[in-house]
Amino acid sequence: MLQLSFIRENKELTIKGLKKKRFKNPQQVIDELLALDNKRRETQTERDGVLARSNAISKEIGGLMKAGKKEEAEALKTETSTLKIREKELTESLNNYEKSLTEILYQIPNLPHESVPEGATAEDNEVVYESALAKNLPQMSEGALPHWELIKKYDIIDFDLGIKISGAGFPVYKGKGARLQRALVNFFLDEAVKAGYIEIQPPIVVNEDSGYATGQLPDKEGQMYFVNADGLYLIPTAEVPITNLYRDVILKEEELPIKNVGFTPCFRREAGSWGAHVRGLNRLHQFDKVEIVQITKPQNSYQTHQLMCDYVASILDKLELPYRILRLSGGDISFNAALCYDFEVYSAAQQRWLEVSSVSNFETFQANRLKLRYKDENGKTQLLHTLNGSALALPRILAALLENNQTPEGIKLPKVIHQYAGFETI
RNA sequence: AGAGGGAUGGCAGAGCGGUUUAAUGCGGCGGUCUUGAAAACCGUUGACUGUAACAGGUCCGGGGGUUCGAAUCCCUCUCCCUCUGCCA
Repeated sequence: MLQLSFIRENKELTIKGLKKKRFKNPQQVIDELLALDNKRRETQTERDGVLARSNAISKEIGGLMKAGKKEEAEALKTETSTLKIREKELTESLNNYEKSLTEILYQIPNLPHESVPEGATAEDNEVVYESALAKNLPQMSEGALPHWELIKKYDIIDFDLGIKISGAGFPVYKGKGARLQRALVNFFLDEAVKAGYIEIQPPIVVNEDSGYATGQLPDKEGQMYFVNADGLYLIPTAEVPITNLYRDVILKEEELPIKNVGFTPCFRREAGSWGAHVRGLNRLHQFDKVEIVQITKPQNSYQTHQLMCDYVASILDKLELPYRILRLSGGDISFNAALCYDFEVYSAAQQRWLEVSSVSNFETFQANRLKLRYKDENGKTQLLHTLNGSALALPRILAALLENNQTPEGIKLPKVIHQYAGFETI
């Protein structure tokens, strides 16, 4: 959520940013917002005055009662009744203004960083980096299979069993498939710990407050599984519980930056997002992901963003996968992010790029809802910047590993995984 | 799941209808003293809103009510603790 004070002081900048994000009617929405804000402040000033008067009278009555001057006290009481009525009216309209303001603010996306390219769709994303392997994309030999065939051939992932016990999009990993998943998770976690991230095992259900603080609620309510009896949401990503560890927290400067990594299953209803390109492991209701989260001082966040991207790139290099990095355009970037780089791995058999990671800087957008702040060197309380990225999501990595490494002799795993998996070939 | 108790500033903890502008202690910060440190002493120490700056206003788990006046009384929700039960 953007800060009202920022919008008030940077109106034109805000509108310009919203246009880049392809937000409709920015001028009109911001005008409306600021008009409401003015009314809110006028109302609050008046109400504060009424309350100040009431407080003074109450004190006076207290003194008179003590002194035994009952009649004078009674006389003052009559004045407060008028004040009380006015106060009630003002409080009610103040609440209404605040409610409307919050509703509008909830609908306004984060402003894009200046480096975000203009554009409406994924077509306008900018390729900023291609790995060495990506410059010579692997060509599959005759008879190469997509992963959804390979998993059957080697009996390592079973979608039909998943359908039987849960439903579509809940695969069952078996044998070497299960062991490879476990190996990849351990590899990702160990690498992150080596890079200085503190490992976190958070709950995988969260309450409503957490959903609001990281921005899943109120908009994306339908995207999360909901446990009705207890009012809990299954997390769509570890970002939600890990970032919420720092909700309503004022950190000390020396505690920064916060670097956390967590492995969790992720649950997504993906309502209405199924189509031709989501076969097999490309889109699931439940999948595993290792997520990195950082919290930094405002002045450091873009440098940190770059370091996080370098980190993700290093993992993909170690996995020997061809990948490229995209800088998302204003229209394609997520609601919350100021800057987002997508990592895509090339799937040779599908002849497609698969998104395996997004590394985003949210600046103060999440921190504002989280009330996540720190005391700066002048003792002032300031919002922090939050960042996160997948490092990495399992299914599409698995798909690419299977497809790109298939040979007549089986699927040859990259070297770094041998120790972790306990085998070299599937 | 049943019965009972509780939720107050970074922490501990008093206050139970009107100098609460929330006591006191610990911790933090600054100072005096000291070659330096410790100890002692003195001072200082929350968030939000608002203002050009003051002022003013809000916040004692959340929400609602009673009252001229609520941390304090009432209702309600949430969470925590103790005992009993169940259980990986």
